[in-house]
Amino acid sequence: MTNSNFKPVAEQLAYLKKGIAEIVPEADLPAKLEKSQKTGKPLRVYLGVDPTAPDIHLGHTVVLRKLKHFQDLGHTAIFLIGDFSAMIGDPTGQSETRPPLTREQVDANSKTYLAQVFKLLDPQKTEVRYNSEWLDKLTSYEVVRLCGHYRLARMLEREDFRSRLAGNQPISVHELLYPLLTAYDAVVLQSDVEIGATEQKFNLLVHRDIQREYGLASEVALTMPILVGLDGHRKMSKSLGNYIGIAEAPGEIFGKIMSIPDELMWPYYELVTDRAPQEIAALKQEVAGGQLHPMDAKMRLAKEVITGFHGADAARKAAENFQHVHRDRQPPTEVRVQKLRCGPPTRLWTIVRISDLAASRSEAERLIKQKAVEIDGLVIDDPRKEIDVTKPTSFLLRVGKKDFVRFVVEP
RNA sequence: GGACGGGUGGGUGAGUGGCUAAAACCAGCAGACUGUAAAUCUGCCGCUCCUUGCGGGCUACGAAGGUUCGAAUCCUUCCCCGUCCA
Repeated sequence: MTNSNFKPVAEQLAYLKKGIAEIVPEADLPAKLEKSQKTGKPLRVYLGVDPTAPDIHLGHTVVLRKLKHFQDLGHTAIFLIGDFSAMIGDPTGQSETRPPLTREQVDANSKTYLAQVFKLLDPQKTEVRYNSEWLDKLTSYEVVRLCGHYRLARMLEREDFRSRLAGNQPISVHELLYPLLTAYDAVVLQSDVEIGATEQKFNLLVHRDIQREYGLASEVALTMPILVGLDGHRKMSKSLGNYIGIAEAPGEIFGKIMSIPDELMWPYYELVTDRAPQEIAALKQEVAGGQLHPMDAKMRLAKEVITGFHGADAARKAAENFQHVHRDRQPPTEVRVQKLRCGPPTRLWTIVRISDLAASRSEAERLIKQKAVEIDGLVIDDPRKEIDVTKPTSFLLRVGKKDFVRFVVEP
């Protein structure tokens, strides 16, 4: 990478600043860019992710996108898998100690992460690291020394610890080690910039301090806003169930995006699409002025998100299907098909249960009574209604607004 | 190690012998209304069986035993959490 490959610093900054929450310290980023510009050396930029769940969701892509922006500009993107730190568990935002993950869980999750991450990042240009590479090898002596570089009072300043302490909630000692051990990552990687969500700010600041203690230049901490989940209030997370997994089917993603509150569109446009800030402002203007229906604006958003992960074709299909089902109130063109053996007539609740659209028979019965179940377009509210499966036939089951299964009865 | 307080359904949190599958709130699900948006309103919200009835059975208030016709509620032991003292 030579000098000439880098764009002017001002241009780089403008590109990097989209959607950002905070840069600490503000002046260091231009300074580091300046330096890299002069020396021709790309910045080392990293994002650390703990593989705590098997899927990456849209919330994760916010920081991932920022890493990609650096990669786009020719800097070195490091994707750090916290396979060691995941076993400790990040105390950030936790109101209680979490049970640690096992090695097996972490390994399995790490594997699925990479495939998903490379839907965004360029695999050729990404440096993938695992922090077990060095953390596994630290001796007790080195860990003790590391701990010696930080003060308890500062550690306890952080919100999550403070509130747990105040609320008489347990805090395990190993949780205090999390920011220190991940700081060691920053030391090993010799990073110039680290990206994290705003809730990671405390950790990132510790990383800076520890790098300095180890005689390195402190990295720039660059934080991104938290993506709000589908409910419109709380952060997107798997455990809250308000997330969009990037490996989900296009139709699912489309439906989920359409269900977010309108106001949420704008942060989504900003944080999970490639649209330039001016374009987003223009869209917003159009919606406010009534030239563009909010629903149409949201459909565009859905299409753009899906295009990024599944391609334009899939996005178009998902949009068509959505309109078909929801605007025209028609069953989708592609419905899951479930085979059924011929037998004596079966009660409706059984059918609903085996369709797996209800978690238990009780739930199936409830749904039926609440008029949420149709067969071939007819609402049936008697759970005991006999369904004739004595001869080969086929019928379409609908549960709730959006779930369909076509049953095919075979001899 | 000692003294004291606490562990209830996905969450918060009432309940201190039967009326309690367990208040209330939140979350969740369904219906209505819509733009499958949000907000709002209504209903549901352990599992299961059928003869669908304010029906039967099973499981559930940290764990295991015990007292009692009957326990989330009383007793014993154990486990876990916190506070104060050392």
